[in-house]
Amino acid sequence: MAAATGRLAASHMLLDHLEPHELEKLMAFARTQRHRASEVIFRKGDPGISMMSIVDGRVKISVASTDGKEAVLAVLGPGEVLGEMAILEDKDRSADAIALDACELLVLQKRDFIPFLERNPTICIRLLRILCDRLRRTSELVEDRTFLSLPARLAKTLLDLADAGGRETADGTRVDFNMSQKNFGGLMGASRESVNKQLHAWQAEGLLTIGRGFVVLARPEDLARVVDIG
Amino acid sequence: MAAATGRLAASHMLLDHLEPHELEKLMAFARTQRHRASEVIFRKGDPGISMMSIVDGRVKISVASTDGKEAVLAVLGPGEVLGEMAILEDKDRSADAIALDACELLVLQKRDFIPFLERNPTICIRLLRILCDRLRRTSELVEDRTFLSLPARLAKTLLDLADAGGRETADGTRVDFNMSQKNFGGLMGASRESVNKQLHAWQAEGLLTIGRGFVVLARPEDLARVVDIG
DNA sequence: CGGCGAGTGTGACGGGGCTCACATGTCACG
DNA sequence: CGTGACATGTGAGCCCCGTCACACTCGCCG
Repeated sequence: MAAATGRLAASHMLLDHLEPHELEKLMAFARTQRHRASEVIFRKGDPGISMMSIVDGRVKISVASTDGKEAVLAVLGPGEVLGEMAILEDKDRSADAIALDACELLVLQKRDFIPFLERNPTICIRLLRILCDRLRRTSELVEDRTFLSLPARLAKTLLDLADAGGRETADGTRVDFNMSQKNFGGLMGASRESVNKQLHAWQAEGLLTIGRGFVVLARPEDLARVVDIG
Repeated sequence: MAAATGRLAASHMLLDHLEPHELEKLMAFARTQRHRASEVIFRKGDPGISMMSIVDGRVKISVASTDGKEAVLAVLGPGEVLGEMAILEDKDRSADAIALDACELLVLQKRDFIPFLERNPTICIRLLRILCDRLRRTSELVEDRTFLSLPARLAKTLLDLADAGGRETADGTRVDFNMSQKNFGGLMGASRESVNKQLHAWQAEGLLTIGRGFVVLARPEDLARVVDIG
């Protein structure tokens, strides 16, 4: 839900522009792992013996309630890390991680990575920045859930996605979310029905056009105004 | 809203059991700063040139909306840090920090602390753990706001406070929150009126007794059951 | 002591958004 | 091409909880 510009600008927050010898040492024990869209990377409660850095694709971090609802805690992209909490705090995984797209991950085993961290302050500080960024965005989630109405949250989510991966077309900015409206609603803590109705209301006003797994924003400025109102 | 046991157990997460020479180097440029209850430590938008570690007291991290509401992002205690985001990411303060009690803080200037971090992986890793802990609790806030009803959130907040600082009395566990019901409601994203009514409903059932700035929990187990129901 | 401001107690009311119900559309696969 | 599974579209109903309104209590200060 946070503006994505910052994320893209600093695209490989952990690895970009590393000294060659640092990168080499890290790569000596790093393993690459691929996942297909909607594959489970790990589940809440699994033992946490590794962390991953995203090379390509997006990963959804979420938790499920007993009665089948889900709360999405973050959607992470290239350069971000996941699974770091379990290995830094010696705990089990505290949430589910699911690939949203086809993903390529760099996997770092705890027994290798922690000693490596102790000798590489540069990486350590990068990790700190990445966590700060995550914390900032998670805090913004709390803020949005507290202050913003459903339409405002929906508008904000759409604008964020447009920012992160929107493509300009003749009719406006095309935003692909590549998931069902149900899961999409989960991103902003809303029911499928409410999301659907609000999208159609906006479509009736000519603000956007609805497609399967995507929308086309005709007048993003007007959507931005919805966010401000609350 | 997270269980406080972990926090207390690791009470000075940044400083405990440091090698004497590391502690000494840190203290060489650290400054102590005191605040009275409800004093402003910093405000959203201020330039961020320092971070603090809490020695004593509690600090509330929150943001205000344009129309006078507030969202509480965290309540931090001894051993935890604040203001780290601004100095690690070179940005302005992203939220308000207000002393809940009389506080003693260890202030670390950015220009001293960042170079220090680069030469002290131990501290760096501790900071990582502290941030992980914060992230975990902020994520739990999102989860709770998504899944739990107001009564469940209220019960959970009370139980967390009891865990962190409850004192056993003849009538049960006394929980002091030392703030108005309005601010207390802010902790769980609820209105003063709703909090007040729910507390009185529980008082009628004999679950607890209401006082000014505190409650006495007669049967914490039953309150725990409320959380589970949702 | 009186009065004022902040905090608290409590009812009435309304609305945003969830749940339920069902129709319709879409696609994969035999 | 039929059929079943799943996604989408849409209305009805309802309930939680926020807002508003007002009375009451407490403590402080002139």
